[in-house]
Order: sequence, then C-alpha cells, then structure tokens
Amino acid sequence: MQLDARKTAILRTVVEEHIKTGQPVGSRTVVRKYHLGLSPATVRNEMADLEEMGYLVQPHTSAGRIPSDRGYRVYVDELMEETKLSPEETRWIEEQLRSRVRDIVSLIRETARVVSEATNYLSLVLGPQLDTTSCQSVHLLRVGPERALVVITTETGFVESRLVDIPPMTDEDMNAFSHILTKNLAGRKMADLPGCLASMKDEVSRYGQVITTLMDFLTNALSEREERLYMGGQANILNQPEFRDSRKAGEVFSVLENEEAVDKLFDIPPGSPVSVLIGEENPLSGVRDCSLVRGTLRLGSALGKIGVLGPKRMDYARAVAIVRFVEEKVSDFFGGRSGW
Amino acid sequence: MQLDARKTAILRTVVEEHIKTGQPVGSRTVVRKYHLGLSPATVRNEMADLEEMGYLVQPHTSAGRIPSDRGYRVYVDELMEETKLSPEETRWIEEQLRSRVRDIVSLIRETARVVSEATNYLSLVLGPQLDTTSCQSVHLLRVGPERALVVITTETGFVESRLVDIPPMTDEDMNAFSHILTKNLAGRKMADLPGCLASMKDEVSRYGQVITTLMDFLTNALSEREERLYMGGQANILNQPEFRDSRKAGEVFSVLENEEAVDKLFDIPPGSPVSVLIGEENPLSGVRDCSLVRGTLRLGSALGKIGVLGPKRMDYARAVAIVRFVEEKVSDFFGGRSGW
DNA sequence: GTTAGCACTCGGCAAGGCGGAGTGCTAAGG
DNA sequence: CCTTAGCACTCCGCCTTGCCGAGTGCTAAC
Repeated sequence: MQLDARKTAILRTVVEEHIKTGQPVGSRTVVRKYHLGLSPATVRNEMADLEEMGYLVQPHTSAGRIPSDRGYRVYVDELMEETKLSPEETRWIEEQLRSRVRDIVSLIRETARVVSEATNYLSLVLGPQLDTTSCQSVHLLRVGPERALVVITTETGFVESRLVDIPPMTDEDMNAFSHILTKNLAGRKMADLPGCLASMKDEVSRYGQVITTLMDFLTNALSEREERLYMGGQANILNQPEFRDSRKAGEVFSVLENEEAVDKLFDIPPGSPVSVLIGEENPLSGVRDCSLVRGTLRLGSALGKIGVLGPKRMDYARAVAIVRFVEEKVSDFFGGRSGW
Repeated sequence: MQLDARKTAILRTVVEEHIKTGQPVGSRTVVRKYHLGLSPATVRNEMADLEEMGYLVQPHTSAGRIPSDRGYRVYVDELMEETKLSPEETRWIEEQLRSRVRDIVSLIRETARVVSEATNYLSLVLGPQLDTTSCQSVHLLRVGPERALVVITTETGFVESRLVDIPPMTDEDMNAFSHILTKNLAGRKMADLPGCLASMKDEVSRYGQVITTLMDFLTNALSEREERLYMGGQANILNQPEFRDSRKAGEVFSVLENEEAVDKLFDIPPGSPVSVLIGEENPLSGVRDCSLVRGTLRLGSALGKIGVLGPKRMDYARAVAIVRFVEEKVSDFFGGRSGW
C-alpha cells in the first residue's frame, strides 16, 4: 500500500494535532481540522490503513490514534513545513547572544540558555573536542620560585592551563623555553602534542624534568575531556505532561548526568546538517521517550554540537528552525569576529 | 509546657521513623519502636501535646503525625546523634577525590559528584568569589601580531584569561609590560585591580590603549561572576517520593538554574560551621519543601561553599557527617598540597 | 498519672454504573 | 469501486458507594 496524497494529509493532521493537544486524535477531529468533503467513516478507514502500515498506533481500542516513531519520522522527513521564526524572535535571540557573550565559554553557555528559553525544551551544547583543534601557543609563566603555569591556547580561543613544578630557572630561560615550545607546537593538533614533545626532548634536555611533567599534563588534559557539556532549561522537561511522573524524568536526567552517554547521542559525522533522532531510534534507553534535534556549531575551525531534547511530541518544525538559526548566528560570531 | 525527657524521646522517634518511612507516624508505631512500658494511649496524649506545642502536625484527622519545620529544627539542633561514617565510606570518598582531582576546577566538580553519590541527594558546590581572592600574577601573551591573551592567576589556583587587541609591540615590550603588571598587582584583591590599573596609567602610558582594555576586561570578569556553581545528582531529587509529581521538582530546578538565587541560599558568614536550613526557613519559595545542609570549603585562602539539598525528610545526621568529612578532606588537599 | 475501651473520622481501595469518544463493520448510495 | 450513514461495541475516565484499616480524642476506671 502506498502513502497517497490523502493518507499523507491525514497523517500530517494527526501528527500536528497530537503535538498540539497531547491527546490521541480521532477521525472526527481529523475531519474538523482537515477541511475536505470527507466523512469520519472514510477517515477511519484511512486511519486503519495507516495503522496497519505502521505510521499510527492506538493506545487502546476505541481511543484515537497517536503517531508511531515511524509516523513521526515520515512527518519530520517529508511532511512538516519549514517554519520561519518571527522577526521578534530572531531579534530577541540575536540580542541575547550579542549582549551577553564575552568569550567562547560564555558563548557556549549562553547559547544553551537562549535555545532552551526559545524552544521551551531542554538544550544541550557540546564544546569542541580538544584533541582535534590546533594549538596556537604554549607559554610557561612563573607564579612562584619553583612553580609555573603552563598556558596553552587553541585556535578556537580556548585556554587550558595547569600549574607545574619546575626546577629553578631564570626568567630568561623560561622565556626562551616558551618560545621553543610555541615554535615547535603551534599549529599542531592538540592530540599530537605529547608526541611532538617527546621528539623535542633532545633539543630541550637542559630543561630536564619539566618536559616530562608537561607531557603528563597534556596527555591528561586531552584524555580527561574537561567539562564540555552545557545544559539549559532542565526545568522545561519537568513541565511536559509526559514527564509528569518524575521517575520518567529521572531516567532522562540520569543519562544527562553522564557526559559520555550524551556524546553517544551526538555521534554524527562532523559538520552534518540538522538531524532529528526520534524515540526508539535513540541509542540510550533512558531517553527513548524523547526526541533530539541535533545541529553543529562552527566555532572557528572547530566544531561544537547543539541539541534540543524534548518529548517525542515536540514541535519539530520550530525546534529545527531555532537550531538552524542559532547555528548560523554562532558561526557569525566567529566569521565576523564581531563578538570579541 | 516543657519538653521533658519523654516528650523529647517521642519527638525523636517520630522524626526518625518519618525520615525512614516517609509515612505519618501513629502512636502504635511509636510504642513499638520506643521500648518503654507505655501504652499507645499515653503516647497519644503526649503527641497531642507535641502538636499543640508546634512540633508535630497532622496531615488530616486520624492520620499519624509528621514533624513540623519546628520539630525538625529541634531534632537537628538537639536531638539527633552524630553519625560516624563507616570506614568503607570514608575510604571510598577519599579514593574518589584523590584519583580524579587534577586541579582546582576538577576538585570542585568531583566534590559535587562525590557528595551527591554519597548522600543520594542533590549536591551544590560554589567556587570561591573571585573578587575577594588575591591576584598572584598577570601576564600578557602574544597569540597573534596584534592580539594577546591576558592571563591572571589567583592565589587559589584559578586562572582567568581573555583575548585582547593590542597595539603593535615587540616581545621585549610585552615581557616588560607583564613584569610591571605583576609587580604592581600581585597580592592585591581581584576587586581592587581596576583601581590599581587606573593609578598605574601614567607609569605605563607608553602602552596606550591596552591598559584601558585591560581595565574593561577585569571589571567584566569580576562583575560577571563566571560560572561558579557545580551540581551533582540532580536525578536523585526526582527519586524522592515527595517529588513524584514532577511539577514540584520543576520548582526546585527553576531555582537551581538561577545562580544568583542559589547564592541567596548560601548567604552565611564566611567560615561558618555546618548549618541546616529547613523548609520554610528557606528564603526562596521554590525550595520550601526542601532542606539544605550547608558547609564551607577551604580552598587555600579562599572559601567555597558546599550544600546538600534534599527533602525536609532527609537523613540530616548522615548529610551533616558527609559534609563535615568532605570539608575536611578538601581542606587537606590544599594544606598538604598532596593533590597537585 | 496511666490505661483500656469506644465511638468517630478520614484516606485509600475496589466495585459498580454511566457517559462519551471513538472504533469496526455492514449495507446502501453515488 | 469508493464513499458514507448507521449501528453495535469497546474502553477510558469519572463518579458514587461501601468498606476496611489506621489512628485519633474522650471518658471512665485503675
């Protein structure tokens, strides 16, 4: 059986109506919304077909229908109309970002906040993976007689730093060492730094143990995956009727507390366009009742990720529109360097 | 009427039993738990007295009693016995901290995680206020022809940094400038830095606009209160029966999403001993159904704050014991510099 | 001062009844 | 052959009723 134009229209109506009301949708309602001279009986027959085809499900006999995951999938891929955000909304978002963003960390944090407020769902933002971004400079700063701070800046504007113990050395030595480090390491991927350091060992043998400490630090800094996940609007998920029972919500939060689990949700090729993960398509059981709209943030040369997590019954069109818009705005911040 | 020994014992029994079961406690139950030749009827009379005195309340006629806020208060202040953590637990906590902590930020983050896992409630950790800690060094690092990174380290081990535009200057100039900055600013409170910079203006006039940019940056960095709040175990609150209805939980999360609101909950004189905030004593309406056990973290010379947020029906003795223990361990990390 | 006994209150639960929404099927109509 | 009206049926949600159990307050006796 094929999805002809009428079935399609009915499916769309059911999905949109269910998204709006949260209730199962019956044939009468479809007829009321979808103005075309059709009787409920006809619609019933079509809906029975749609159920048989796996696009709709009945929570119980003699209730209306709700979309199955597959139904949502067709809706998202083919049926829904792209929404335009209203000028007020776009202005509000731009405003929020422009006025509050000072550096890359605040950009990420504010993005999470703004997206959650705009969508009324929970938003997730993942900062770029450190190991694939390039090192811009390495400095050694004295902060005590035998204590120094290693500061590594990345091309994306991130700053990683760590205190290390150093053997006594003069300030000149330290400057020279910084220069050598930067000269050798700038432009390399962060992941390659430990290797590069190892191969520098001879050249800088006079600085002795520092180089070993540095290698340790770098290896750690990379493997540790420093806090990369920012969330906004956690309370929003609790206001969704499907999570009225907080144990349901608890499952979701348990997943979100685990950063590696969240990474799995965003396992998409770098630079992918906006995509949607619906219900059971989800790799993590805790969020099988949720849908996730995923996008990519271009943070200069590096890539971050952004997601909107809501109930399966979420307003996909709007969420996608907001994610797209924010992707664009955040890139602009870098393209134009207008922010800082 | 006075709280004689018997009333006290009954009150303690009711509180502890209610904490354990979550149910209203009746006279029969009290008699069963509190072995002394007393009949339910006598206990009933005493409980009626306790209710009149404001220590207990009845959810409805002919239910058992539950403690009022005042009842919990007396319990916390006078009745509860200090709990000792088991050696396994203390070992586990120490282990967790030792093995995962690399720097001050990770110490704070891990503390939040460990405390939430140990208590099974939600934990909050506030990093130290920047403005009252002392500056240790200020450096200017070149990261491009006309771009530099200002790096300020504090005595607590925090590192603040920001990219700034600079006029063309030689590396020697930059080093000299860094030295001047550190010499003049080291040891000052962060809050005083903008003032100090202003008074340096003449001495460093040759560096022109940089100094203004720096002042901007510092003023911002201080006023912005960079992310200081870390949370752990958010899912725990959702598993509490009193928050079964997720709208209740939503109120709590709304408060916690607002960092300034959380600050209000921790409005205690610096260095105070562990204290408890119960239900309505709470300044924020969203968490009136919660209790908060608050403590202080000594992070070197600076002070952070730690809290355990649970239902009023929380295991106060245990929460207090854990907070005390963690306070101590975290201080040790600094005292002994054993961690890094 | 303590206790046993008793009447009373109230929440919670299960059973039963009812209305409404929605369905599937069938037969008639275009 | 598709569409539609009609009808019997199903099932949820809601309300009512009745009952049990837990717990209370009061009174009278010890």
